[in-house]
Amino acid sequence: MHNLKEIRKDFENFKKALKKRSVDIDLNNLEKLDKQNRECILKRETLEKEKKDISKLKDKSLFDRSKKISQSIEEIIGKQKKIKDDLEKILFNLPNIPHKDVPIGKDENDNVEIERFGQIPNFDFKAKSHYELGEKLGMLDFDLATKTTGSRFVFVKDKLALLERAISNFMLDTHVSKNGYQEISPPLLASENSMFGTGQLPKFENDQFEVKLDDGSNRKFLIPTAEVILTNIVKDQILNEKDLPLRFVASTPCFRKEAGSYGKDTKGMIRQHQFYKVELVSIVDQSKCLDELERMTNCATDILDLLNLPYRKMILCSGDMGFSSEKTYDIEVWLPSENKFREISSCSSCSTFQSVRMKTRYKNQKKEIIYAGTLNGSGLAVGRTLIAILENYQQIDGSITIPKVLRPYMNNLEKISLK
RNA sequence: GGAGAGAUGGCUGAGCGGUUGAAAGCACCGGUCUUGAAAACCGGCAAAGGGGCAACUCUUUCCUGGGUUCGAAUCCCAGUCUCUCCGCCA
Repeated sequence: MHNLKEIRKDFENFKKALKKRSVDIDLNNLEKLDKQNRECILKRETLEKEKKDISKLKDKSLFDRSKKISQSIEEIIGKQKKIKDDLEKILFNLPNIPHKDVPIGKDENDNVEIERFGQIPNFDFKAKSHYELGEKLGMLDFDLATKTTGSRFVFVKDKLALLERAISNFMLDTHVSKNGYQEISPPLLASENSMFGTGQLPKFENDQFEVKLDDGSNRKFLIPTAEVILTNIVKDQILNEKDLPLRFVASTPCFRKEAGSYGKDTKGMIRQHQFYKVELVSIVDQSKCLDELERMTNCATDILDLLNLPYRKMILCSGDMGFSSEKTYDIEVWLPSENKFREISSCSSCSTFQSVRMKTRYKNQKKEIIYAGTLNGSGLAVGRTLIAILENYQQIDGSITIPKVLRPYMNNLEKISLK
């Protein structure tokens, strides 16, 4: 969310910057409502002052006047409430402004490749897809998931379940011991307010799974990513500068409706309603956001290097970035069956966009209270890492070699083959 | 599911109709003292929002939303959340 105080200073520039994000919102109205809102505040405060003075004097002859003032105040409050609602409706739905490094563009086609890493495997046979491989092994079962649950879910069984667990543990261990993240095992439900804090609400309610609890209690949602719950750890807090940066990692299931992606990636486990993801979150000094983004992205690619999977690093264009992001790197892993790179991690700096929503601040050395910077990134998506390993490590007979770094997590198993 | 208790500043915790934005303690910051540190002593220390070039000033905020009153942290109603005990269950 944008800080109105800052926007006000240079409204024209703000409008220009926001244009980069192909959004179509009447910003002139925002300016107008802000002005009206402040006029209301001014009027109200003048009356409140008078009322307060009367109350202090305890002079009975003035009590009537005080009563009248109360009425006027009420009127103004009513008027202001409407103005404020309209104002917030606009403000809450404005995405973050792209950083100046971000290439201008409309959609994913305008994303820019930065660099490629690793060796693309050269099979002397036709590479199979992960779902062919998994189903043949009898360890990925989509039909069973359809039976028990519905579409876009999967059963992972036997050695692949072990592999999935190994991937998750390996990533967690690496981020904790090597990269300095604190491990968290968080709740998988988030309150409406937390969902607002990271920007999933109000605009993207359709993508979220809401959970019905007892009537009357506040709304709760299954987390679409651990980012929501990890970032909101610092909600409503004034931190000490010396405590920064804070770095959290969690491996959690994520739940997404995938509304609007009908017919997209329907086969296999690329796009599921539920998937495991290891998530990294950093809370930093606002001036250090971009440095931290590089660091975080390196933490993510580090995993791919260790797994020896080929990938490329992309910078997303202004039109393809997430709502809260000022700058995003996508890491795409090579999938032989599709003969292309697919997203396996997304690392974003959200500047102060989320902390304004969450009211996360810290005191700097000048004792000023300023908004913190927040970042999040996948390190990595576990399901998609499983896919990438299946496809890149497949053998001609349909067996899968286990990457060396994962073997200690799998009783030194070297290969998964048909039972 | 049944029975209670509570929600106040970064934290602990007083206040229970009228300069209370809020005692006290801790933490924190500055100073004196000290070779340095600690201790002791002195002083400072909430946030949000509005106005002003600025010094500064005003308003709001004691869980949330209503109500009573000239005036509410304090009284009334509704809700949310937290804690304790019993029962049940992983």
